[in-house]
Amino acid sequence: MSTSKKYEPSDAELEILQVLWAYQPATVKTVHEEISKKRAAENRDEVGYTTILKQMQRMFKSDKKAIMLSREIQGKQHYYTAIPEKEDIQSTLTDKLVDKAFSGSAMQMVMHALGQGKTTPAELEALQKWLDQQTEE
Amino acid sequence: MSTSKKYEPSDAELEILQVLWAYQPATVKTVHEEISKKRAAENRDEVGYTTILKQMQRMFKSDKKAIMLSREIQGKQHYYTAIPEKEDIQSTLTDKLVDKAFSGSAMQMVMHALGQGKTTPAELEALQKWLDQQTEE
DNA sequence: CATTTATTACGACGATTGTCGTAGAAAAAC
DNA sequence: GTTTTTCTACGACAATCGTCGTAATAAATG
Repeated sequence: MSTSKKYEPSDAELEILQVLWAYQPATVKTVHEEISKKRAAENRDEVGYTTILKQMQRMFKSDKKAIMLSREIQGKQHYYTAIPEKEDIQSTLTDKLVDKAFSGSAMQMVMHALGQGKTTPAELEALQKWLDQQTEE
Repeated sequence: MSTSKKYEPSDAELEILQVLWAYQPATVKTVHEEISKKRAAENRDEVGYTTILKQMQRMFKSDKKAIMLSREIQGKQHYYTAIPEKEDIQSTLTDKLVDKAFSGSAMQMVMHALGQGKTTPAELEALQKWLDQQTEE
């Protein structure tokens, strides 16, 4: 089972990873632009270029925690790549939530997630399909 | 829909709320004991009495954030009660995770949670029941 | 080569978190 | 009514987080 160290990205870090997973080797500029767009769309505060830069530098050369980014220099530019896989982070975070807020019961959490009423019929169907498959075995 | 302010308890705060939800009006002593037990069981570090005390005081008389506890004095003892409902916090946290880590798709998150393989047949059945109910309407 | 422009490096700061230690006060036991 | 025991109050501290401003440096332009 996965030799993975424990990556527990903070909100801002996750925001960066998110962009990276989509645009993989990417420069700070790209990441900054994408995050700016996203924030504008969500009516959140702008964020400075150096803020993202600094954060990415910390993620690259972490003073203490697990290193989350690798980079490759090309001329003056640095191209960053996320080290942890998206799926791993998703699992880690999900597990943590289940653990801390639902006393370890994934089902309870699932109910909550679904119960928010934001699930579309298509999604319900997908879930049904998954369930069928599960019980078949 | 809920006039609720945004409670986003940190890990330690959530740990305290958890105990409170189970033992409701409870003293620091009780909370400390329960958390100690839990931590011991999980092989995590011990935590001092005053650590819990301080944290609870901060949650009661928050310098800045939303107040999470109310209390009632009885002699020298203080009995604390959690203000936010367990379900509300669970929803808030779940929503946040879906949003930040799964681009808003609750289904994807559900798949991850279930995919961890830790779901029992009984739970699957419960889910099926829920699903049936959902599609019936 | 001198100047402008793009991009990275670094240091700093206020807020929050998790953690205690020590001081004080109230209640209980002598 | 002292002394001891139990609790609460308060201040402190190191680490992490989110955020920038300013400085340095490399590349491109003229």
